[in-house]
Amino acid sequence: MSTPRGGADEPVGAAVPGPVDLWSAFKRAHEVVRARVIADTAEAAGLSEPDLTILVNLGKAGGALRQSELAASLGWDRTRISHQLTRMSGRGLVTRERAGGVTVSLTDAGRETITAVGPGLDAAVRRHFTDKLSAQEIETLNSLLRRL
Amino acid sequence: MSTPRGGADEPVGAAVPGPVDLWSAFKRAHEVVRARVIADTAEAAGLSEPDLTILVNLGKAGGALRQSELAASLGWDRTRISHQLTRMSGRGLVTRERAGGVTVSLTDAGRETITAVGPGLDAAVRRHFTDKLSAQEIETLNSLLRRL
DNA sequence: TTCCTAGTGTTGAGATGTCAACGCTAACAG
DNA sequence: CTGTTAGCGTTGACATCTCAACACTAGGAA
Repeated sequence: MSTPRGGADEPVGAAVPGPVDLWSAFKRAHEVVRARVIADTAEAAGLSEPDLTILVNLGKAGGALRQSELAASLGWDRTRISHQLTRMSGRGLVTRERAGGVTVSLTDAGRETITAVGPGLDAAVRRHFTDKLSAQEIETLNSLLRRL
Repeated sequence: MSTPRGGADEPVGAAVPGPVDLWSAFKRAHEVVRARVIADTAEAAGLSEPDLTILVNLGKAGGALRQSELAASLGWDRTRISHQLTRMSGRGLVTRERAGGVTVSLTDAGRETITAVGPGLDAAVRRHFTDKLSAQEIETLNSLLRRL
């Protein structure tokens, strides 16, 4: 076990959390916010989180993207995108067409879904995340996250 | 970046990131740090991330815990813990014994593993996370994360 | 042409996470 | 004793993620 320490001569008292504790809190917060946002948006619309992620990105791009660009914009692996799109095309949310590479397009159902869910997503993120932070904290957080 | 000022409603210009952008940055940062820490610790020891999480928590508790307490301390679902422990006991990292509830204990192999990995985990979290933040930011982050 | 290489996508297997349904035990009421 | 209820854990089915292996295409080089 490592001694819980703060600096060099910190007297016991405030129980300064170590790096691993901060990291655990980070993971916890991520998980809690994620679960709440998804429950209020994706699940409420009969979608999974990856479903929603794909639909949002296709929507932002106008409804169609090369599969490799979709993967790159999300930082996802080729095989992950492939499996996910196979499932989603089975559910009628997207279609795939060969054209040099593969072009992924929203179906009408997919487009309706993302149109319906979009505003709720923004509201849910505010409700479960940014509304709980001060302007000062948002500023600090924004700068710090981009450094990682 | 541009002026860290919002006042009221900026017209189009994309100066101030919206809630969803901050949330995306949060998810990205989480994913990046997680991948790096795990690559330097769990994977280097032949463990998965959940393996490491369980071992660390058992270690902190002295080597044994009621299964339900383990689940509660991690915020995990009952079935998730159950499946995970089934796999880990198959790998010889933990044992389970019925005693009112179920008590989970580290095996010798599990104890050696966590002893070997522990210091590296602390170092990896510092290297990929807290060392990149100022004391001020750590303070803010700590307070903000616990509120979520 | 034939071969090599890089980029792209798919597939199958194994690990992990989630959900619903089930079984077991203890505590308690009738 | 019988039935009920709640807590705890397991199981099976399915979705998701990762890894390794494979297939297809396009663009040159021989």
